[in-house]
Amino acid sequence: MKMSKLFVQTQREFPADAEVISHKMLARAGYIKKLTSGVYNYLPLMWRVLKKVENIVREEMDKAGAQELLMPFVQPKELWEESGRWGAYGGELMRLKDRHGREMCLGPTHEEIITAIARDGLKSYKQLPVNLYQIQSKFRDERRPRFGLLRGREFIMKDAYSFAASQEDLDKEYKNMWQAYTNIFNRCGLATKAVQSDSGAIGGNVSHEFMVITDTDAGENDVFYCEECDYAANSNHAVSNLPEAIVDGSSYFTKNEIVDTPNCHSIEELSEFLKIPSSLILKSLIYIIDKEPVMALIRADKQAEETKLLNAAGGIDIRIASTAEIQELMDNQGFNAIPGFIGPKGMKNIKIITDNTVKEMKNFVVGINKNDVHQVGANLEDLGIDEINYADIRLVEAGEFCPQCGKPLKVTRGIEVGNIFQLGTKYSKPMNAVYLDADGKAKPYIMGCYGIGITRTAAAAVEAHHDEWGIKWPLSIAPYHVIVVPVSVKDEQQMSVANEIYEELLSNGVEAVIDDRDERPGVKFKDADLIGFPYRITVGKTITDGNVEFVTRSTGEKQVVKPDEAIKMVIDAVKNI
RNA sequence: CGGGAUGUAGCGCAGCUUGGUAGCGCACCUCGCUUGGGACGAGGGGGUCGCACGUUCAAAUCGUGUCAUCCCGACCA
Repeated sequence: MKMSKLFVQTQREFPADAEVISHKMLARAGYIKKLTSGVYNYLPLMWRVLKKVENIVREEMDKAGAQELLMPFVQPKELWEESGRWGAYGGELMRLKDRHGREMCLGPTHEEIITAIARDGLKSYKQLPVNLYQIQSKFRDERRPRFGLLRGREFIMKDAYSFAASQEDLDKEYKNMWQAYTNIFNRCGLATKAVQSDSGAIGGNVSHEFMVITDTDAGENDVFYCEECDYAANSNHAVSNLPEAIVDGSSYFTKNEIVDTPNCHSIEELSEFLKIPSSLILKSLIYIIDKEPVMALIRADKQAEETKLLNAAGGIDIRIASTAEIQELMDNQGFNAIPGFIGPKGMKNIKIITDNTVKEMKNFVVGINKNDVHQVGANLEDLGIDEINYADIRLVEAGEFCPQCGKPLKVTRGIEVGNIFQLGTKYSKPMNAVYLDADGKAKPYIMGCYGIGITRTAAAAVEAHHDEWGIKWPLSIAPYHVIVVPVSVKDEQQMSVANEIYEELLSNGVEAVIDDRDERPGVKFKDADLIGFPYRITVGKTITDGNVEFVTRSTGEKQVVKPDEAIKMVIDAVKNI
């Protein structure tokens, strides 16, 4: 490709609306162009990158025995009603009507469709197990798209679905996909960590997320991991043991009584006023789960983890209650108390979820739905809760102890580029997707699903590989392998050597660009660095001695070599991708 | 969905307070000059000032509404 003809427009400045580095770089280097919020044009350079990621995914999936197909982007409401998700999926599902008023949606994922395909085509246990996948655009109407390709509304995803006749076969396929994913991300030049995670709206039991570990804002997930053993989990799933699990306030409070705590609206104010550690306070939080108020009780020095709480409550939608909603709840319960003084005592007809750590709290401090007082030296049994529902709803913190080996946990941030789920019969059962087993009985498939964000993987690669001058693509997913730069296109010797090198590279299957623009060398070098060609061969003044310059983008290393050597280095590198 | 901000050429921005023929830098076109890290000179093309309504002799500028975009929060693959 001649640089003069390549469809790309690099910018001198970063776009004003980009926040994270991958978005800034890809926009400035001319890879992407935003069409509307969370929706991007993939320009020719970007498309080459995406196709390379796709091909790596495709090769590894095929090697792992999966079969590719392609399902429609537009899906009918009926199938989503069969699975029960038309009502459950929420605003992220982009719904639309056709001219006849039939309701449809844009596919955010394809469990319903693939399950419908399977039940028509997989009638016998002899056909199982099977793994089917596609690579396709998805649409999820995010409330707040951000971070460019890392969290778009429309994005490209590889989604695979496995069907098995036994849990053993599902386990086998799960491990098989785990290995395929490890291979895929390695080949894309990304170091990933597989972490345990919550299975969220897609549902199921066992799941892992593949995280690219990053210390930037682009990493939206907190990952807790252990350096001593293999434990690693998303914050929405992590568990830990506390260093000081048992807390007892008996040294502060000689009896169980109600004391004045004027204007102590916050945990800090209360612990300061009573001169006690905040771990001796029982915190009562009000959440709205599926439109109903739910009270969460937790040790006040710890935070509630909303996903865990949601799962413990068995709901599908959670948010913290507003001050007005808390007010309304208090009114309904016949209390007059503002946040800070709320507690479980005397609450009627409300679900109360109590964190496990509260079991170990003795003689603590708690609000009693009365302003400017708290009960001290209290114990849970004093509070008259009808039924105590214990669950782990606590957000793990770094330094707490690993549940597997007891060593302190570390925390880091991660970009989720892939996930694997064991779905079980979550979709096959409601959709009556069954096969005939050897015993002649109809049984639902035991399913798994496995996703990889293609666009997110590409963006994560930029997050992981860049410097102040631009992108440093791994050779395996770079849009082109090398750029040949004649310093002056008017210098006949430089031009002819550059052309020879370029032609020789092309004829050896190397994806090369020649910068034939009549620009000053600074412009060409800046563009080459920004776009991120893994290798650059500069044909300039050293050509009079028969030499060219060979530059490796990832390391910045510059070597003065003969043209043949430069060509060989590139060909060898490309062979080893 | 709550809070905050911004919409002026492909990109980055000024002009708005105090209404009076729409500007700058980059990019783009032509000519000259230059050629190892985003040169320089001269000339040129490109904008319904997000949209609508209103106030006014006159609106990028003032008012109302609306749409879009971004940030913080909430939410979530």
